[in-house]
Amino acid sequence: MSIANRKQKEKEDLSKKILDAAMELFTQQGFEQTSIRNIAKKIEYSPTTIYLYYKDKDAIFHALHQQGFALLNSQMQVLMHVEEPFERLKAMGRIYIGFAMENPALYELMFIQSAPMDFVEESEETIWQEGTTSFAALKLTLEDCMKNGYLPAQDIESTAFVIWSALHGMVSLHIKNRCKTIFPDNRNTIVESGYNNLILLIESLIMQPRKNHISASP
Amino acid sequence: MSIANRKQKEKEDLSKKILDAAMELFTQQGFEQTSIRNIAKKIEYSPTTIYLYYKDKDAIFHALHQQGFALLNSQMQVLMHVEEPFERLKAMGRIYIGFAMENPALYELMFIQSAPMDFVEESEETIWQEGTTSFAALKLTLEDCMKNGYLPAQDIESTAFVIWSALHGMVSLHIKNRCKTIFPDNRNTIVESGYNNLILLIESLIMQPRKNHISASP
DNA sequence: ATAAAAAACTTAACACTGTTAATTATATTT
DNA sequence: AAATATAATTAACAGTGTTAAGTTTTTTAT
Repeated sequence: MSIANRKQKEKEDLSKKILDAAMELFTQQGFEQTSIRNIAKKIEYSPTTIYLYYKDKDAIFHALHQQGFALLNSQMQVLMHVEEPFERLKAMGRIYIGFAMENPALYELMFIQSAPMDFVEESEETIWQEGTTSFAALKLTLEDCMKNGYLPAQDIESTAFVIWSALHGMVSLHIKNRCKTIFPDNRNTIVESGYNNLILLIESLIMQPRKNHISASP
Repeated sequence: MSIANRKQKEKEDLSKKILDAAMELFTQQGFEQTSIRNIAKKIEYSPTTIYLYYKDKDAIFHALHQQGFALLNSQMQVLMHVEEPFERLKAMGRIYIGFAMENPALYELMFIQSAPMDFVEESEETIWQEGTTSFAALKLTLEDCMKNGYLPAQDIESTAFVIWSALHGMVSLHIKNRCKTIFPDNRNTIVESGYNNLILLIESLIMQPRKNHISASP
């Protein structure tokens, strides 16, 4: 079985090599420059070889998008040590924004570009695993916040969606160059100011958490 | 001068014809199909003729993006008859969301795609007029809301940015297919639910507007 | 009316893109 | 060593934005 194993390993190696080259091109030179031909040139193979390892370009961008989620999830690991639900929620938002600002190309792939979703649609499991899992994590923390009276107990699904949207909206408007001329002075700090403002708004929803909170009567 | 006038009119006519063809292709067949060659085919001119009327593809998309703002602004005109500031703010949001849901391709061009901003960057007036003007209108209404105690008086700039971002986040996540699998049951209503939830959150910031509102002492 | 000048438009070409079919080279099995 | 399977390549198709050079049409001046 060792030859078959080696064969498989070689396949996986080249598969990874393609992805690494694509990632380097994508993060350093952008979406436009990440062509099949440029990836092939980088790994010194012919362009068509790539099609023996990935169905099409969308499949490559989907794989990159998965790597993006892996990175984001790894950064979210520090939340395990944050006991207070609302502190955890706030930290979650900071990590999300920080990730987006430091990895704009990757963020775009994960939450803006069509390619990864096109791949999902054409695959058998037509479900967006990465997004669904991440959103579930947000809902859990939000549920904790509501249970402990940090937030008015409303529909978790739509509340989580609003919070996610507010963060996505801020970073995506920034990444897609919609802030530059609207906030000429503080274009570099507007997302942070926005986030601080959002936190203030949420905090002022309930002034004294736990203390004055009326628990649901049995 | 009548010949010169006719000449100019002809130029404007073809200029508009190009734009109309581009708009039709774009809204009906999408971004990919809106190529210079396809536009040319539609108006029965050679592809290179288009370059006599528009600098490049970005210029065409910028012009389409301008038409998008013209349409959005026209829809916003009904706000003139809404006296109550907070009612006006809420209606503003509904119009914004409605526009995005009914004109997804156009919305994408206005707030997501790079092409129009690339054109702005390379033009002399490197300012995004359309966006800046619209944002100013939001700030004005928000300022009215704060003055009348419907909202805690905080920094207008960043508060307006958060509200805009929340709306943009919701509709852009929807348009870019990030809601489909996360909200399988209510994927068609999640944006509306989200907006209602957002309004509720803002309304619960101050329970009794005007009545219990403490005005700043002199 | 006719020749010169200007404007409008087209053809041909360059350097790319994703993707497929057919072909060659390499490695494994018999 | 021959047959088979795997891997990688070349050539080609149909498309993209864009530019330089050439042609047709229209306007101006004689």
